[in-house]
Amino acid sequence: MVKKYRPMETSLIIKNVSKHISLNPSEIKYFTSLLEHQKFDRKEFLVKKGEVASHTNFITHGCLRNYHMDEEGVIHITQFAIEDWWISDLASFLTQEPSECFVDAIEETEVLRLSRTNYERLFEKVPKFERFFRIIHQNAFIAQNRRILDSISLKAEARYNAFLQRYPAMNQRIPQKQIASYLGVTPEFLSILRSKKVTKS
Amino acid sequence: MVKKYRPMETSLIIKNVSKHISLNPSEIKYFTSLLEHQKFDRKEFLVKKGEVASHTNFITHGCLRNYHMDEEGVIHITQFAIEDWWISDLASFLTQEPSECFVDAIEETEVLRLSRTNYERLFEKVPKFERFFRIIHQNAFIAQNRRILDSISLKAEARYNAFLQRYPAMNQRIPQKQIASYLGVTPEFLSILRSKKVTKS
DNA sequence: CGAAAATTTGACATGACTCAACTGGAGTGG
DNA sequence: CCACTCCAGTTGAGTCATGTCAAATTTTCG
Repeated sequence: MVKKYRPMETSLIIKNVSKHISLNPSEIKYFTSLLEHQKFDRKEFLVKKGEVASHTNFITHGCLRNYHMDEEGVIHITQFAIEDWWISDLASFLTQEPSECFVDAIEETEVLRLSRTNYERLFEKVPKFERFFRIIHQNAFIAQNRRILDSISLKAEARYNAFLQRYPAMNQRIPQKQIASYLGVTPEFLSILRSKKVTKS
Repeated sequence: MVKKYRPMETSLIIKNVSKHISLNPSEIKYFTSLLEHQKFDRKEFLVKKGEVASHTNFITHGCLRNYHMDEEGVIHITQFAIEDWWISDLASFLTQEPSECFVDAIEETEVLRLSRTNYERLFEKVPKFERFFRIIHQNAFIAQNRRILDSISLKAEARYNAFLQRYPAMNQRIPQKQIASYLGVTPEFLSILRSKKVTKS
């Protein structure tokens, strides 16, 4: 299932980390030594319900989603992520308790994975990474906050517009059915909203 | 506006902190020396939109809410908090950027406040508090996650039931109008849901 | 190319909102 | 303590938003 391919390409992740903290060459070397490069086919799982999320994942290429499945087997997508994003089941990764959800690949995707063990080693050796992940988690928290506000204050059409504005890149690559699931509406209804939009403009 | 009353009662907050980390007497003494005891009347503000959230607040008595106001002046409540909870505008408190929202008192409320400056001092002197606040913020993140899932997967009635089950204490003290705002439905509609419930049981 | 899945469309059903009227309790000033 | 106001809560009629189901069409992937 899990493949390791060509040499690790780390420039994107270093750029990502450098947005928030400064690293010297030896720190960069140590950090990248802790990463594992892996490739996932469409529909392959990174996290499954009932298992502990062992890694946090930085996407170098592709697209992943995080979703829950209800009693009737319906999928509810709580997060999408593309290149230059970190994704995991944060709740499980941080608490090391079994996950309530699934993370799988929407496209063929390559990630750099950092295991929970290496995550802790990293903090010990290069404490400024604590700051880095604090900021990453803070930003995730703030994004969630905004989404909750949207969900209680906006109608479906406005939520869709907000999604398009925030994540223009995703609209191109994610099937509408899945965007509908993320927004909490049926695919049929999202289709109607879209057709309204076309005739308007 | 802001009142300081009788001697500080710290047993509740010490119990709260001790759920996650162990403190010795001198650490307790230092921690409590950083806190400010304050009392707020109903409708008094702890945080206002446009101002930076200077403190994080531990509630020893009473009830607060966090809300946004949209262009039409409608209030959307994103959080309630009662005794033994921490509340602030976390986004503003952590980033020290102006707040997008308001925090005010639903009842007469007493809090122990920790300023951003003292928050940092505390980490320097007693580093295990980093762990404490990491866990507190983690829990807030996980709670938000659940709420997002509810909002995309459940109808209003089920969201209301989930709210009652999770926060039974709040149902007693928070006006229904405000619970409706929190759930993202109109007060009229919540009233209908409640009456359905009564006839059922 | 062919099967499977995504998207669209339409008819109909249900969920949820709006507005207005009414009720009752909580706070206020005399 | 009373009279008054104000606001939360309830109720009902009408409307709009969104869901369900089924069928037709298009796209995607193997």
